[in-house]
Amino acid sequence: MKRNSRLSLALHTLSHMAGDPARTQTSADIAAHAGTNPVVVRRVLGRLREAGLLSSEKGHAGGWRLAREPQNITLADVYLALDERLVATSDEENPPSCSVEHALQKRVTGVLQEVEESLVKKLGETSIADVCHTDHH
Amino acid sequence: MKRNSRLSLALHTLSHMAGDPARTQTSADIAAHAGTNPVVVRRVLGRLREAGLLSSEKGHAGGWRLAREPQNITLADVYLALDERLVATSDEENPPSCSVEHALQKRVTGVLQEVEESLVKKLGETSIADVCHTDHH
DNA sequence: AGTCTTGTAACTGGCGCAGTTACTAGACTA
DNA sequence: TAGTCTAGTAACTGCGCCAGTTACAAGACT
Repeated sequence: MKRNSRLSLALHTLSHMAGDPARTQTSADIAAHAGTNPVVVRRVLGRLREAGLLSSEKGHAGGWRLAREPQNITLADVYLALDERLVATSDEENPPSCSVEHALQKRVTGVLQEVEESLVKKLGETSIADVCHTDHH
Repeated sequence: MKRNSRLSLALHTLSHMAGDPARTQTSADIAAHAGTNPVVVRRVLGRLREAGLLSSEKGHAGGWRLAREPQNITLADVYLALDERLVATSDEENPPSCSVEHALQKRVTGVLQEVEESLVKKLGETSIADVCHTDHH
């Protein structure tokens, strides 16, 4: 895996779990499916748990389970849970040489933020259930 | 600068040049404006030149200039020129353990590609001229 | 010839992140 | 109680991407 690996892993795992929501899956199982490491899985899925998309339990017969119904988990939920912010810039420095430059800077970041919002909106239109059931169309 | 620095630099520079399209700017000038290095500027702007958005000339009084009118350069042109591909994944490996997993994998990447296309479409709706003139609205 | 510019190659350093190891903390089982 | 199975987490490694930098070649004007 290379680019957007966290988002890809999260989507893959959630879609997989949506196929059999009752069953709890261990991070080892998930890692084997995704071709990666249990610790990596727990790191990524931990974010999703914090966002209320998944629940996890320790101990014997523990593991991971969906905390909501698949149709109530949108791609936007996942995206925001992972704190990706693909488009928006994070500057926080740049002493603007002149006020004209400063205004331009603000306009550019403003446009990028609009694009980011548009992206999130688009992601909100698709649920995990949609991803899971797109096969027979 | 940190995230999306290339896109941010490109947009900033193009918008700046759109304000005075007749004037040629050296990479040193642009770098000073953007608070970065001339070589970095030439690297990023070189991509835009390959895409036909800018032209450059060597030698005395050389430099960079817009190759099109600002209203004919969209954010999508810039995005694609930089070969960003923010959303889409680049796998190219992953022996799919079973065919079900393979189908799921294809569905996830398919959805992400749709999102990517949607992003490009959205970017195509805004031109550099739009970015440049958003101040007095 | 001298100067100014782009174009590029090569190297460095930092940052992010997957991968790994090793451990702790719960939760169940026998 | 002891054993085991799990998540949770800290710490470290290694790789890849990229801005920054230095250095130099190539072209264009004076």
